[in-house]
Amino acid sequence: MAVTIHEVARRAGVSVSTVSRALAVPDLVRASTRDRVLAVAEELGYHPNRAARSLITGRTGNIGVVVPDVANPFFSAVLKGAHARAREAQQVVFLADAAEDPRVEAELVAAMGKQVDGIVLCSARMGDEELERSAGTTPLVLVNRCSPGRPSVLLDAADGMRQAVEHLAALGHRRVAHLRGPERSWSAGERLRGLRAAAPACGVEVVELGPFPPTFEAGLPAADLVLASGATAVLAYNDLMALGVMNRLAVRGVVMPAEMSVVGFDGTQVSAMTTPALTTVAAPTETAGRAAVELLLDLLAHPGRHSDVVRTLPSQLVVRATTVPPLPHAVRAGVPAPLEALS
Amino acid sequence: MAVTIHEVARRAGVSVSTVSRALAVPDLVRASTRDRVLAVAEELGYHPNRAARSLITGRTGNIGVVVPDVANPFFSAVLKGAHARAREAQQVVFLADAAEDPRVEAELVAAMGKQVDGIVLCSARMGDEELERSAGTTPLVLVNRCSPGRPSVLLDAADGMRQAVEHLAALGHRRVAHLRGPERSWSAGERLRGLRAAAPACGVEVVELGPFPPTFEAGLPAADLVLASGATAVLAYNDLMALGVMNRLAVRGVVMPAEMSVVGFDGTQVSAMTTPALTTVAAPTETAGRAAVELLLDLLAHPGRHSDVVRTLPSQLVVRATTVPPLPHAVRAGVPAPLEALS
DNA sequence: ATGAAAGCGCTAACAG
DNA sequence: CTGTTAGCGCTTTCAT
Repeated sequence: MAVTIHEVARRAGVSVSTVSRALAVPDLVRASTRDRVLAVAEELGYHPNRAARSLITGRTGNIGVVVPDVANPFFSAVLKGAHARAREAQQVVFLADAAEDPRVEAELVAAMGKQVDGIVLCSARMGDEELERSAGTTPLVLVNRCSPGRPSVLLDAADGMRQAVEHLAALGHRRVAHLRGPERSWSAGERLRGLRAAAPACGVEVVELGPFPPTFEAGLPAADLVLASGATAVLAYNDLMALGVMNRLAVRGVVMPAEMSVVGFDGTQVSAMTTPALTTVAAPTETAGRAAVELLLDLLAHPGRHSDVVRTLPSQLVVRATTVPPLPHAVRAGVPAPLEALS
Repeated sequence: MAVTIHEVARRAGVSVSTVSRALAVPDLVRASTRDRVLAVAEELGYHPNRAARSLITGRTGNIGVVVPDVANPFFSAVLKGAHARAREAQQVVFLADAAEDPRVEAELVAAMGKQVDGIVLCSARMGDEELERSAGTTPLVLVNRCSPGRPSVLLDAADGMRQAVEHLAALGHRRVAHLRGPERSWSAGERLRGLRAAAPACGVEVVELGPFPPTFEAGLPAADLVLASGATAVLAYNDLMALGVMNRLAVRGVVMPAEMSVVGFDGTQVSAMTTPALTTVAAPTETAGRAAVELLLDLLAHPGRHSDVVRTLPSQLVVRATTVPPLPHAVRAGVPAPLEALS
């Protein structure tokens, strides 16, 4: 059995209420008493039982994060940011993976509701009404999805698309394929909106393909569709799909970017790992996770106050231009050089 | 306020204990009574308050997963598997990201201990003594790390390395560079062990480099070291590093696999997304996550029983050999700028 | 400034 | 089979 508050109280020669106060509201206890209590607590390694505490306070100290797929680098990045911020606030993160399924998503939110103070819901696929229902149960902060009157953290998808289209136009492309993301994805809609708004002004003709699931695998056959479309450039829904496209294009012997330009979105670690042939529209994913938790904490601290905050984070076009230190001549010639020479 | 057990009891015309039993131990309640209770509970949307329950049962229904880095695809895959298995057992997953820091790791395990029934600790970087101490507090299952008398799920790193070395030897490589992983990583040690055991028999000379952090970024400069070493092949610690290596090699104008063979480990989604130039030793990461939770659940159900179980999952060499359907002629003709036009 | 006492919602004996 | 009762460990009035 763990150390209880009673033991601490007994050892410190005070009542349990004093111990409770010394820990939670130090100002209400005389300094000398408080110090004694704290010392004993420390010595015994006492930590309040959170279940008991939450039973009475109604707060759990936990925040939930729901994502469509943890293995998607976009979401694991958001998750990382959220976790980091939560930890700073002494909050624990509950994870739920909805497996890209709106029903599972709603179910998970409902199930989590009772064990967390609030939920960060990423790229919610569920409908608006369902979202309202969920929000009625538990404080909710949306990421990458917006819904009237709901606090949310958005990545500026439409503007990212604008940047991408202008970039391609500047490169001389006149016919561009767009691989649409999941039907129920907010950002997929935003991308489309941004595309339709920007393309005409740039004199770019758009071939719309999809919707597709946001995966590498979906990018494979999509690449063939792109080839068939006669487009000279592809705007993929995200980095994962872009990589799938590039993979298949490579197999087809298509040279990038000479014969085909590929643009990804999200700027996840994976995209950074690819060859310069992939241009991407990077979004501050980790920051989004942090921001979402921040918003949630605010919401919990001042209920009702920030209910309509929408924080939009900018996206930025990243045209890969890797610069690396030159190799010393000896190495370039194939002669092994001492390791020191390379720093 | 949420629905309490009392309301259900009142509406169903029974006592609270009957309600409690109807939900937890259905067999102890007459079928007709049980059905009535369950119906009312359903109607009211009643779910037991887990804090209250855990206060008395001492169990939380939560399991913790600690990883060095959620954004590392290897760990997000393990996490995904763990989450899936946990959900099947109605358990919730608590996530903690130790940021590759042994101290944070120990701290997180300690902090989590009181709020979970057990912890799945992935690729623990902490020392053996510290591990023992942690295990004393909370049931622990290790992934990708072994420690005497501790249940763990291992991915057969040494054997994976053997496969990789034999593969390279068969390809004719005689001088191979090895990029070592984090110093405190169990699998990094295993890889080294497997390498040293297999290399001589294959007539392969090994150039040992590192240790390195297990990241894409570390692979970049490592590639230059490899070039300087005069090796014709690289065994990278994991897929992330392998991609870093390939990236830099490409920049250096090295043709893969003609001039340099690159082998990665883990077989994460990212590696599957790269060109055929990367050979990888795939490990069943998601399965490992599932297995770890499974072991933990067993451990919780039968305390002491399975304390020394070590489940080793096989690794398997994957030599990329993508086969894709041929393009119909019409489409092939639709490629905007055929290769011929460039030469 | 501190203590005593009343529960938070639930489960687990213990009686019927 | 079902009801009654006693807490789980903690916070929080309400006294003092």
